[in-house]
Amino acid sequence: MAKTGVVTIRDVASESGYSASTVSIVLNSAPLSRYIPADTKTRIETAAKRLGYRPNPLARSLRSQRSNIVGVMVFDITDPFCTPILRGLENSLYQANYLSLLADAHNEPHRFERYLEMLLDRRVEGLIIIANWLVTDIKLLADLTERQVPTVVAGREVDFDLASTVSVDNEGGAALALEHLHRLGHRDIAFLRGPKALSSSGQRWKGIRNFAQSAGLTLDPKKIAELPELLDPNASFEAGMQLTSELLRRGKSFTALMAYDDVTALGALRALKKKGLRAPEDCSVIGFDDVAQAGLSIPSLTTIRQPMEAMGAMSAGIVLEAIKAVDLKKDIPVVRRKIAAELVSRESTRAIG
Amino acid sequence: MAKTGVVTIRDVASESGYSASTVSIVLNSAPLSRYIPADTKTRIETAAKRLGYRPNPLARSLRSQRSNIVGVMVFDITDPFCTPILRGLENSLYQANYLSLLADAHNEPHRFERYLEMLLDRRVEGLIIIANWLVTDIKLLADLTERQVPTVVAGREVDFDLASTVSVDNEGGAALALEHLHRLGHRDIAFLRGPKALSSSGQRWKGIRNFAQSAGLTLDPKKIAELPELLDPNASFEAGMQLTSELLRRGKSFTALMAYDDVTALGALRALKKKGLRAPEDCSVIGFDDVAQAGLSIPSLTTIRQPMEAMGAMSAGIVLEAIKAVDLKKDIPVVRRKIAAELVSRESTRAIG
DNA sequence: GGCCGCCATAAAAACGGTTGACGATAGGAT
DNA sequence: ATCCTATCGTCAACCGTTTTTATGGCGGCC
Repeated sequence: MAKTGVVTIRDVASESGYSASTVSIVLNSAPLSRYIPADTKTRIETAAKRLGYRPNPLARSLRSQRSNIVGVMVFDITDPFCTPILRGLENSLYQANYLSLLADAHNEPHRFERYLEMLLDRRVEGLIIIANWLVTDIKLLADLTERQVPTVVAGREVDFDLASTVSVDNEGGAALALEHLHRLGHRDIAFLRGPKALSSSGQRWKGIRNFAQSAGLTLDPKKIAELPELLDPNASFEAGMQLTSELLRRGKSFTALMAYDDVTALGALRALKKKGLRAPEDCSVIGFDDVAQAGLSIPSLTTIRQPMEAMGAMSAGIVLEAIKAVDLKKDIPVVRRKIAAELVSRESTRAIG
Repeated sequence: MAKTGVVTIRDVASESGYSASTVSIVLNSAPLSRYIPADTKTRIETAAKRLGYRPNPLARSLRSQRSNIVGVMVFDITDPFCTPILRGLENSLYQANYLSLLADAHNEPHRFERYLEMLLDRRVEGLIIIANWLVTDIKLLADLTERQVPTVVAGREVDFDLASTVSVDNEGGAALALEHLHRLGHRDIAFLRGPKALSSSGQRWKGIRNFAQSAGLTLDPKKIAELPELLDPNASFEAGMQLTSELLRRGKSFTALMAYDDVTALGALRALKKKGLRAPEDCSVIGFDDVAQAGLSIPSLTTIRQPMEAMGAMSAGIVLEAIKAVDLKKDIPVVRRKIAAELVSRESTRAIG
């Protein structure tokens, strides 16, 4: 054992009386270990245990080209949408003995790029991108899958056919929301659309239009406002508040309001309150996402739930599968999972009357 | 350039006509490079650039025993208290060219232990522990600083004199909160104390007692409830709600309520509402932390702000400093920073009357 | 008796860098 | 002349593994 106090494989070798190679073979149950008699194995194993040997992952990675690390790139970690996904991810990776290198891009393309390079340099075996908010084009990913690094984008779809995606069924979810309001008798509905730059925005809107058409509901353009492009997901609270105030000031009447997401909806609730309107008595409000604070607000927010933790777990699963494939020199499987959203009915919506 | 397509230092060496050693020395501006003439340097540098050489951090770490990685251990990433700290951390680490290995202990000691080992195995140069919620004794850390890994615990103090700590001044903050209520004229105040197992609980309580004494305020034990020990920080919403309902049911009268933290306070708000009481008209409510949702609730929550992002940045700074010290073979400096809390006055509190 | 397969282990060659110990040359001081 | 020191580089060892390729001995088969 060297002066550093760290036990190396050679220490185990000399302690057990075998060579380093044999120790390695035994401890890893390598193919060759099939020829090694049982008592040799136990001798080596007890020696290793006695010394408290822990293989150095750096050396191991260097040699075997496997880091047992995946990169996790987040676009904004302060987004409440992120953390449940991270939780789901982490859980699955932990089971599989992977660690995650976390990078927070702060919604800045340049930072994204730089982090991406750093992660690849570190030889991450896979990459998971939680793309909640604005993203420019993720073309940098090309460089990436070229290097045979399996990638999954969680949270939105992306037209880049080398990456897997896990996203919620925005269209269906939005339809669900509108259906809920419609079923409660609402016909005069205001909408706070998401910013155009977000693909989910268009999808949700499509779901709304589809349902409206099938239900014979007409959408009044005067009661439709669109969120500006914001860099900070938490800023949509302010935006939701202002747009709602605006609608109210313009004297538009509506009995329900459907917001792009929960934080926007909370902003709307606040605006209503300021105007002296009660939710849900005077106006029902529905959000989208079901972030943690949706359940804690007053009134608690009816919303469309994205199963974020499950999405995280699924993303991790896909990456781990792909890593296995790479291991076997097979092609990286690319999958696109779309998960159903679910209505969570709370206090902020009620039947008209 | 090998078949793998990855450029190694040897490729740069042959491309530039110098040896790998020289390339390494030049590219790292190692001490020896002071003898290398400028044009050699530029030749090597352009060769490196031409080939797109990127040193393999694994190999580098293995040799130089420096990973450029710090471990970040979180006790529960879904705690809204965590993410701003993470943001602060990440920002500082990014500047310093460090990446973070993220581990989420889920409040489970066993998981904490296992992750700790994994991180140390990976030769993290420093460790930052975000200890928001329950922690058993962190004695495992002993093993750690023994290994010369600088450690800072963010979010609470810990009686382990080898780790630095960054925490908020709980005592002062709590006094600030009570002073705020007192100044508004409140004398009948209910308290939802934190669970005893949390050290911050005791500190905040001490601040309350101190202020009460100096202001001649008597604390009615009948209006003091204590949160149970919960594993899930988000569960304190339920707890806050139930304890408040309980107090109300027991017919206790109070004009203000001070909660252990924001999520508890939100629970209290909900309980008041359910009982038909308005906040702040019938009862003022104050929280602690200033998590993101505090500003979004209705009424928005008056609270004591922990500067979490700054705490994260400070933690990172301390660790980076300590890493420098280790580099110079100096002792790891251990510091204890206590940051002042700040009153954030919003809608949920108002003068009595 | 030569060849082959089966065991049991070890030696050696990677993996991709860093680094301390030199070598060689030239100029300046002694 | 001799010694020292500064300059410019290279060699070879090393970091701690994994993995490929020996090295032998032994039994069986033609």
